[in-house]
Amino acid sequence: MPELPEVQTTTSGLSGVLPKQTIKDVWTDWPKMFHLSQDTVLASEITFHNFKKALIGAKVISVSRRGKNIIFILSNGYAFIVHMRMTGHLLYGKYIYKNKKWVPKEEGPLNDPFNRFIHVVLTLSSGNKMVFCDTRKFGRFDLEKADAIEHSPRLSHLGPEPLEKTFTLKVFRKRLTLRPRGKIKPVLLDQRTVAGIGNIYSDEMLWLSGIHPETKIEKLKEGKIKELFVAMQKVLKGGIESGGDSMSDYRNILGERGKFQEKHNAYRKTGKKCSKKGCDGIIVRKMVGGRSSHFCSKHQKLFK
DNA sequence: TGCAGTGTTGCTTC
DNA sequence: CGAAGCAACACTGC
Repeated sequence: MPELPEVQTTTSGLSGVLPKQTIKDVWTDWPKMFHLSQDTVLASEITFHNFKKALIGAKVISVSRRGKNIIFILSNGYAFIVHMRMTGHLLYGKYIYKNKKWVPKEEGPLNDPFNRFIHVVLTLSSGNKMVFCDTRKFGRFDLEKADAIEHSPRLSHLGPEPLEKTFTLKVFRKRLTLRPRGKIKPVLLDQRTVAGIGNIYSDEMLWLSGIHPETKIEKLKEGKIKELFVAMQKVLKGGIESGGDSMSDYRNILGERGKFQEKHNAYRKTGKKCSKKGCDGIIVRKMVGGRSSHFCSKHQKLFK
């Protein structure tokens, strides 16, 4: 899923229901997903056992987002971080374990074919479950000490939050100059530049600001940096307002789809006419930095 | 049957 | 040192 708008949608949902609840149990069928900070030696079953021990009996204090990570602060001094990677999503509701499978107790959007990929279940004091569903099993749970959370290797390298008030054009310009000879698309995907941007939203913000994904940072005109800065915030806010992007696996915590996929101008629009007003270009697809990029070959010109 | 894929990391090469 | 390419992770769907 999971770029900033999807992770924000999930975080907002969970922060409305989890705080003040106690974690009663933790279940998994894939212990490799769990990691303890500093731990590189323990077998996955032992790691999971210790992870579970730290969570059971603790109360959730808060749920927040940093980049594409969701941070759960607990009452006992621990915290854990969830990263959904490519296909993960977190759900919340009533589930029962039947015939070695987790199934929603009631009718509704939680009844989804993706349920066969449920790999983690937290039981909460309300009787509801927080469920982690992840087709490709790339997602991860990291246990940390709450007071050292910002030093976690999951978070410490992250660039600024693009929707915070302190993220100014000046800050953005400075971040970009960390890699002056890099191409703009891979630099945007680098979480050290700005936290939370992924393949869908980077294509959309480059389309909106009229920048070719292979433009070198040092070749970006000052005006274009500003256009990209404005487009970045507009596109990310648009994603949040749409409830995220469900072109693929993403669902909100109630199992509902977001709508941003209906608003794409570039991402997976290969062969379509460019929808920019007055532009008659065609959207093309090209691998840039190992990821597929979608852009208009007419209004997103490459300046060398 | 083959390959791309919303992400990240680590290794290698230039 | 930095940029770029690639493999690995694991699995589905086209």
